[in-house]
Amino acid sequence: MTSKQEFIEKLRNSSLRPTKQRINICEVLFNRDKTFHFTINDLFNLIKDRTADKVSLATVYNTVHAFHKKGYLKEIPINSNQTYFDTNVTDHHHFFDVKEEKLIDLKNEDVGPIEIQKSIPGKKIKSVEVLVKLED
Amino acid sequence: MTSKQEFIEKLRNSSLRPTKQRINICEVLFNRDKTFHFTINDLFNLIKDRTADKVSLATVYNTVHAFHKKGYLKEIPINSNQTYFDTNVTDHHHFFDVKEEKLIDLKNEDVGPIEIQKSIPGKKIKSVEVLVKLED
DNA sequence: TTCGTTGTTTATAATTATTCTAAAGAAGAT
DNA sequence: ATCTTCTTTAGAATAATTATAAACAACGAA
Ligand SMILES: [Mn+2]
Ligand SMILES: [Mn+2]
Ligand SMILES: [Zn+2]
Ligand SMILES: [Zn+2]
Repeated sequence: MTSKQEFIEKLRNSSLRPTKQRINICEVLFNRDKTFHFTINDLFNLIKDRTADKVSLATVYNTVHAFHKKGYLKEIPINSNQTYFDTNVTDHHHFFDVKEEKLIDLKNEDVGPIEIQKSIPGKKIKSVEVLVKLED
Repeated sequence: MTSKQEFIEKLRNSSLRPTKQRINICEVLFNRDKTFHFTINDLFNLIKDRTADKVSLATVYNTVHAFHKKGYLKEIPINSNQTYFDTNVTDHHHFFDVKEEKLIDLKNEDVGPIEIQKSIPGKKIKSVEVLVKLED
């Protein structure tokens, strides 16, 4: 449980002004035990439910991108028409439940180390991530 | 090198009528040595260059989806605004050159076997694919 | 071959996610 | 309080994709 005050500090430390919209979004995103996977629309709806204060869709886009740029959110490439975001910003692996369209984090030890045996001249590896698709 | 006649048969066997548009697209997609990674727009432009016959964008979309449904093309989830397709329809791993926005196939032996240690009740694994992002 | 059926192509409109714009509003500094 | 800069917002714009419906082409049966 992170307090409003801590979010304000976090925002200030990131040179992002602590507006009530941003604090609201922080509370939805970061006051959680588990990793949260979401689309912009998911988030927009959660915020609408949460409080009477309405936050515009444009602000949700702006804020998510600001947080992404600061490294507080990760973008996840999934076959879909919508972009997914993830509050777990470390390099990590996923289950993707194809039917439910839901992401589930895998711990590194659930997958084990992966050694890439091939290299491309002039390029280096930035990340290695596994996507495990699940069906019924 | 596959002949026009063979594409016609392939289409017939798939209950797709061998129209000149579809044959044209087959020739662009499948007359290749190596795996081909492309977006709809890439393909549309290649076809424009190739012959005087113009194929409409709608037909390119229709045909790619028809081929995808028949299992002749694979969709690749990459962070981007455009969907990528792949003529290599097996489960396989990729390099993604982030700067060039280009996909490169990895052979299974370039990565090695991956054992997933976690399971979700009622779900089984459909595929396991690795995405290795490359930077300069 | 002609005809009727069904599948296909195409131009165009519609949809959807996302980004842009520009004006009004809020935060921070002085 | 005032000024500056950043932020929010409604609404317009963009871009990828999908839907529509009319013209057209492939096919099989007569
Ligand atoms: Mn995750
Ligand atoms: Mn590939
Ligand atoms: Zn972003
Ligand atoms: Zn498809």
